[in-house]
Amino acid sequence: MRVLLVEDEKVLAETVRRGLINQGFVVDVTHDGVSGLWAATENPYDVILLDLMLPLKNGYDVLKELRERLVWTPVLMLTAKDGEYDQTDAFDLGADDYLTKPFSFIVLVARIRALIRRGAPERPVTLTLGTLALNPASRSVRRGDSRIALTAREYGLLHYLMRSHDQVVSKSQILDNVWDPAFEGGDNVVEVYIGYLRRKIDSPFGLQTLTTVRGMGYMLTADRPE
Amino acid sequence: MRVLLVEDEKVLAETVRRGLINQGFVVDVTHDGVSGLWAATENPYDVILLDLMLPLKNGYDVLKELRERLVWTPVLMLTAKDGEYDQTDAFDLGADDYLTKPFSFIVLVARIRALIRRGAPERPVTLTLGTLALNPASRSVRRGDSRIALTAREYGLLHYLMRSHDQVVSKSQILDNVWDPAFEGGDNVVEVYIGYLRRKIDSPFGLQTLTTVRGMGYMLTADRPE
DNA sequence: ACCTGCGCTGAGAGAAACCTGAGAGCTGCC
DNA sequence: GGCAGCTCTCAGGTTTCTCTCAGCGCAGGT
Repeated sequence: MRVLLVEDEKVLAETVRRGLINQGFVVDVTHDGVSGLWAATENPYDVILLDLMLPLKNGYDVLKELRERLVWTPVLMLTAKDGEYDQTDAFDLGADDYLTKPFSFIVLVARIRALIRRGAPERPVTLTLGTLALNPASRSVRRGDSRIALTAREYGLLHYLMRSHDQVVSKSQILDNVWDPAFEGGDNVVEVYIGYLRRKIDSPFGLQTLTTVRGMGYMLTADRPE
Repeated sequence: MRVLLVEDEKVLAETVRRGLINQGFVVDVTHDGVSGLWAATENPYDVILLDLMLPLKNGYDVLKELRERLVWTPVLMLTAKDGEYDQTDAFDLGADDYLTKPFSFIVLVARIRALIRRGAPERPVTLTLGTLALNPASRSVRRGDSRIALTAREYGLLHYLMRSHDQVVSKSQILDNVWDPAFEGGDNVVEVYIGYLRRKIDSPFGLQTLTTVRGMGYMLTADRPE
C-alpha cells in the first residue's frame, strides 16, 4: 500500500510518516504543492493525503489539476479548522474524504483503509492512448484538451480500437465486434468509418495514429511514446 | 443537540439514553432498523447512534439507505467486536465514526461532541451542478436565484439525472429508476419529460445542460462545459 | 511503366432517433 | 359537477446517422 503525503509542516509530516510506516504503508513525502502534484502524477499511489495550505501551490489547486490530468487516485484532504476553504469545496473538486486538524492518528488510518478498499473501482475508468482519452461513463472523448464529438457508431469503433491498440485488427474483426452480428453489408462501411474517425481524431491535430496496414487491417497507436 | 439512538438491547439503550439526557442531549430511541430509518429520515438529528445488529433491518442497511436518501446526519456506529462486519465496512458506507462494544460512556460522549462539532454543515445537503441546485429536503430546485417549480415526475427525473451527472444515462435506465417498475409504456415518455425539463431548467436561461446523446441517452452537465 | 486490386472519399437515399403539439384520462379540490 | 393540473399516448415533423455506391488514387507486383 503506497501513500503520498503532501504536507509542509515538517514535524507533523514526519510523525505521520513514521506512524504509517509502522502500519505497513510505503510512504512518500513532499513538502509543497508543485512537487506533490508531480509525484502524484508520476507514481501509482493508493491514496494521497493532501494538506490544504501548501507553499507554491495549494491543495485545492493540486487536486484540481490532478483530476484534470485524469489521475483518479483517492485523495484525503487535511484541512485546518479555521481555513478559508471549507470542506464542501474539497468534495466538489473530487476529494474523497477530509479530516480536520488536529486529527487522531487512529482515525486517519481507518479513513485511509476505507479509501483504499472502496478506491479504484468507483472511479471512471478512462482509456488513454497518448493524448487520446476515452471515458466510457460520460461517453466522452478528448484529444489533449479538446473534446471530440462522435456518433454512436464512431464511438463504438474507437472504443474497440483503443481496447486493441497497437495491434492490427482486420475489417472482419471490426465488423464482428462493432457492428451487429446480423450485419450483412460489405466491409466498405468500415473503411468509411475509419475515414470519419481520422477526420475527427487525427487530421485536426496533424497526427496519424490510425494507420492502414494494407491487406491486413488497421492499427491505432499512441501519438507520442509513453 | 438532538440525538437518535437505534439500539435493540433495551437495558443498554435505556442506560445510554439517561446518561445522554444528563449531559443535556435530547434523545429519541428506536429499537429496530425500520423505525430507526424512518425517524432518521423524518427528523433533523445532530447525530445518529446506530447499532449494527438490529431487528427488521440491520445498521449496515439503515446507513446505506439513509445515504441513498441523501441524509447526511453524522452516524456513529456501535459494533460488537465479534460481529460479522468490521469497522472498515462501516466507514465504507459513510459512517463517520465507530465504537466497539462495550464502550466507556465518557468516550461515547466525547465522540458525539466531536461529530457534532465537525458534523452536519460540512455535508452536502443540496445537490448542485453549476448554477443548478436541488434540495431534497425541501424538494425545491433553483437555477441561480430563481426558483423552479417542478411536478413530481419532473422532479424525480431531475433528481436522478443530477445523481448521475456527467454520465450518459439511457432511456431504459431512466425508466427503471424514475418510473414505477411496473410501468409498461414505451420510452417516449422519457423524451417528453426531458423536453419538459429543458423548458424549465435550460431554455429560460439560454443554457443547454441537458443534452441528448443520440443513440445512447441523455447527459446532464454543469453549465460551464469545459 | 503499366496493371490490378485495395483503400479512400463525396454524395445522397433511407432509416432511425428524437422532438413536440394536441389531447385523453385521472385525480384532487372547490 | 366543474375546473385545474398532472401524466401519458399518439402522430407528424425534424434532425441526424448509417450505409451504399461509384469513381478515383495509390501501392505493390510483374
